[in-house]
Amino acid sequence: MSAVLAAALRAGAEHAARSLLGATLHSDLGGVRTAGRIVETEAYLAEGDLASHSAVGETPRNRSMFGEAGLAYVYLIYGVHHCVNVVTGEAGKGEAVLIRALEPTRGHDVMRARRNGARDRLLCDGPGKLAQALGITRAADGGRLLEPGGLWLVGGEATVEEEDVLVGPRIGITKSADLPLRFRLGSP
DNA sequence: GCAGGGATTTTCT
DNA sequence: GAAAATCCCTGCG
Repeated sequence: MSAVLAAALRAGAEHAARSLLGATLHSDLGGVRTAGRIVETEAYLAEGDLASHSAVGETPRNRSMFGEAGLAYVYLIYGVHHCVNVVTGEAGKGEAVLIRALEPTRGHDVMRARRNGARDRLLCDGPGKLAQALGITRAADGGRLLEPGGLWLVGGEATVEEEDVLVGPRIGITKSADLPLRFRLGSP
């Protein structure tokens, strides 16, 4: 199962961003299982992409992004929220896919408690929200996502039809904001 | 349902 | 010193 996903991640951020749609992100962080289906991603490239954290070179914060495909890159945004990325491409390149939104599949009650009683629909519909719902912090940075552990991925074998994937510009950035590198599953 | 402002850490000019 | 891959609360329709 992971072999297919591992190959998709190595193929590059854009391809990986599509492949991750429909896959499931599991978390045992905090001793409780929570999980969600990935419904929105964004690709951050190594070249020609000024919005990518790797564009400024390797720093202590983004070092995980320069690791091998399948590692987690977790960082703090606006001093308040955490964002989760999946490292892609060749090691040392600096590519990653941001997980933007999940559809909760397991541990709803735990997620609700962590998310201050939010409704199911609002539990994981943003990068910072899903990190909070799954209990993800910088402690998960640099972890392996392709083998069961604190945080890992399941699925990712082309479970999604091409025509159900909507492509558009990325959200919340100012640099390279016109690149069509955001992918999400069509809403019903 | 939609708009506006505050919170708070890391990084770089 | 300010910007940043964001979210929550408030006030108003």
